Amino acid sequence: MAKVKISDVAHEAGVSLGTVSNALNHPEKLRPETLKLINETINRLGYLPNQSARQLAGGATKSFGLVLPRLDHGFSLQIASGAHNEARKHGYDLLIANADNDDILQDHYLRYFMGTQMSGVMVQPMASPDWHPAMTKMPVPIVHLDIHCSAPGYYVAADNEAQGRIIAELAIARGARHITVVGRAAFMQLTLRVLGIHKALALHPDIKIEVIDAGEWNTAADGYSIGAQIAGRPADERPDFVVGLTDVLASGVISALVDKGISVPEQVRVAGCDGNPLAWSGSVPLTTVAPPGYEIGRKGVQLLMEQIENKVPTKTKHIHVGSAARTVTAVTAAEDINRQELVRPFLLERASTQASTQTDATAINLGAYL
Amino acid sequence: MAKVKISDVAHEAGVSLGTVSNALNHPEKLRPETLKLINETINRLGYLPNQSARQLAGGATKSFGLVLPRLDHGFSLQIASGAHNEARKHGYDLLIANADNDDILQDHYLRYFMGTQMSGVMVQPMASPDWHPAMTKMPVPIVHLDIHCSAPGYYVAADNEAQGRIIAELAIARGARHITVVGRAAFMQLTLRVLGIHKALALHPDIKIEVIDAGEWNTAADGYSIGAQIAGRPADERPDFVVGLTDVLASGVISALVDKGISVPEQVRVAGCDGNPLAWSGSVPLTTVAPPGYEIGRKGVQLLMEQIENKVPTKTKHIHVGSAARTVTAVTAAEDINRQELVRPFLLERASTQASTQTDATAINLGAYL
DNA sequence: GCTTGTACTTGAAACGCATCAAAGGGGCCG
DNA sequence: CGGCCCCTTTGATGCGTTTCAAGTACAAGC
Repeated sequence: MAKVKISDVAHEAGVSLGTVSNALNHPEKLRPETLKLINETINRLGYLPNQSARQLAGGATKSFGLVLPRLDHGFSLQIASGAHNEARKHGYDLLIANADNDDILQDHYLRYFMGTQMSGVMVQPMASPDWHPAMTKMPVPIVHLDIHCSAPGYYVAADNEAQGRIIAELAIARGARHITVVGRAAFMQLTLRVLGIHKALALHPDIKIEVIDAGEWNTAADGYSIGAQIAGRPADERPDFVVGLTDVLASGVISALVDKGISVPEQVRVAGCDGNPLAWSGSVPLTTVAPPGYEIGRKGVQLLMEQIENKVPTKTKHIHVGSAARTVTAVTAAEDINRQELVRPFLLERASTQASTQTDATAINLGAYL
Repeated sequence: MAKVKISDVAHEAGVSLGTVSNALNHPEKLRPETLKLINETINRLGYLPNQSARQLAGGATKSFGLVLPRLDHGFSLQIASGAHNEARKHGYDLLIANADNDDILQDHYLRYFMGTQMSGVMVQPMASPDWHPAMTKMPVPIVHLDIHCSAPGYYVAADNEAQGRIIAELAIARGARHITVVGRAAFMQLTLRVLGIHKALALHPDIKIEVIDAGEWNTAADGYSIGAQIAGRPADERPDFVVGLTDVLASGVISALVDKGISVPEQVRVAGCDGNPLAWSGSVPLTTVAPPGYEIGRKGVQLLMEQIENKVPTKTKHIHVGSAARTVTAVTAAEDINRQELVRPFLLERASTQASTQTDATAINLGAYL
C-alpha cells in the first residue's frame, strides 16, 4: 500500500533513477533489454508515476481542461465530445469540470485547471459576455466557447445569426407565405437567431412574419399553448410555417396543432431552431438547425493547439558557470494573437427516431413535420 | 506572462514564503492585517498557486476523479450530478474524464487520476464485471459504480432486480392479466431486470407473461416493429401491459400501437424500465422505473469519504535527531474493508413533458400511457 | 596501445509549495 | 528590570519527478 516511487523501481531494477525516468519518457534512448527490465519491474511493483511531480518537474502535461456550465445540456455535451476527440487526436487528455451554473464554481475550476499546469483550458462561460477579462492574461492558453463578445482573446462561437438565416431560407424554399416565430429571445443567442431570420426575410417583403413571445423558459408547455392559439385562428390568419426558437417549443407547438386537428406538415410546417440531439432519443423527428457543438469543441482544441505551437513558452535553462549553477530565464515573446472563429450551424433533419448524438453530420432526410 | 510564484508574492509583500503559504492554507494563523496585505498582493500580482507543487508537497488535494464510459448517456450524467453535489458538500472538487467506451482510455484516465494524488477515484466501468482486480489494490480510495460483480472492493450499484420487480408489481396493481416484456437482455443489467419481473410474477401464476426479443440495440425502431406485431394479433392474444426494457423501446411500441389504432393506455398499457430523463425533454410522458443514477453518484462519494476518514493514511513525519533530519514513516495499517451498496431504483412517473434532469425525486402523477 | 567516437547510463539540481521546529516580539507578572 | 508565556512569522527541508551535463564502457581506427 505504501506508494511505490521511481527510486524504488530504480533500486529494484538495479539501474539509476534517471534511467527509469527515461524508460517512461524517452524509451528510444534505452537499450531494449534495459527498457524491458525496467518495464517488468514497473509492472511487478505496480508503480504509478506521480503526476504532480511530473508536472512540477517537467512543465505542462499533455492535457486540457474544460469547464462546462452544466452537464445535462446536449449542447455542452456535444462540445465535450468534439473537444475530447480532437484532444485525443493530438495525444492530449481532456478533463471536464462541471460548474453547475455557478459563477464562483466556474472561476474556481478555471483557476484549478490553470494551476494544474494544464496545457490549455477551455470554458463555456455562462455569465456576462465580457466575462472576467483578467482571465485572458493568464499564463495558460485559454479558449472561450459559445460566447458572444468581442473581447480580446481566443474564442469560438456558433454563428447564431446564420442559424436564423438558414431556417428562414428553408422556409422560403418550402414556399412559406406566413412565418411565425415562437419563443422568447431571452439570451443573446436567441436574439441573434431572430435577427438572422429577419435579415433573411428582408429580401422577401411579400412574406409575412410575426414573432410570438413564449413563457419565460421556452418550455414545451409554452409551445403547446401558443400552438393552440395558432390552431384557433381562422385558416387565412394561420401561418403556414412555424419556427420554434427552441426544439421543445417546436414540439409543443406540434402537439397542440395535431391535437386541435391541424395536420402537420400538410397545413402547417414546423421547424425547430436549436438542434439538441440528446433531447430526441425516442422522440419525434423534427427538422431543426443545430448549433455545431461538436465542431465548436473541435475548433476550441485546435485553437488551443495553435497557441501551444505558436508561443514558444517561457522556458528556463540551466547554465553552469564554473561550478555554480546559474538559472537563466529565456522568454520568447509570445505574439499577442487574438483569434476568433465563428462556426456555421447546419441543418439537422431527422427522419428516424434514432438520434445520433455523436457527430454533427448533416442528415439527408427531412423530418416528418416539414 | 512569466508565472508568479509564491516567493514573488512573499518578496513583494515583504513577508516570508511560509507566511504566504499560511495565508493560503491556514488563514486563521495570521494576523488579520498580514492576511489582508498578502491577499492584496496576491490579487495584484495575479498569483495562482501551482496545484502540482501543492499536491506534491502537501499530499492529496481535496478532489475526486470520476471516469465515465460516455457523457451522452443520461444515466452517467445523473451519476456525475449526484457525485458532484455530494463532493461539493464535503468541499471536494470533482473532475470528470470521458473514457469514450474504450477500455484502454478508461484505464488511462484511471491511472492518471491515481497518479494525480486525487483523494479518491470513481469509475463506472464498462467492460467485464470483474474488471481489473488489480485496481482494487491501489493506494487511492476507489469506488466502482453501476457494476455487477462480487469482486472485493467498494462499489455501489443499482438494484436491477428490484427495478424489474417494481415494474412487475406496478403491472399487477394495474390489474394486468397478460404482460409482454419487450427487449433484448443484452447486458447484465437488463438480464437482472427480466429476472426481477419473473420473480415478482412467480407469485401470480394466473398472470400470463411473455418476453419478446428485440433487435440487437433495443432501438425505437425495434420497439415499433414489435408494437406492430402486437397490434396485429387477435384481441384476446394481445397483452394488456407491455414493458419496454428500454424507454426508447417502449416509446417505439407506443407509436406502433397508436398508429395501428390500438388505444394506449385504454386497451394496452405501456411502461418503460430504464428511466432516462434526458431522453425526455420535449418527448412524450412515459412511466418508467429509473435506476437511481443521482443516488449512485452520491453514495459513491460517500463511500469515498468513508474510506478517507477510516484509513489513517500513510504519513511521513520528520524527526530531528541531533542536527541530522531523519525521516520516519509511520504507517497505520488500513483495515481492509469491503463495502458494497445496492441502491433501490424508484418509479418515475411523468405527466408533464417538462423533464427535470436534476434530481431523482419521484414524480407524483402517472404518465399518459399507463 | 592509444585516441576518438558512439551508445548508454548516472546523479545532482531544480520544479513550487506545505510543513513545522525554531526564532522573534510583545505583554504580563514578580 | 528580568523571566515567562503566548502569538506570529521565519526558512530550511523534502515531496517525486525531469532534465542534462558528466561519466562509463566498449568498439573502431590508426
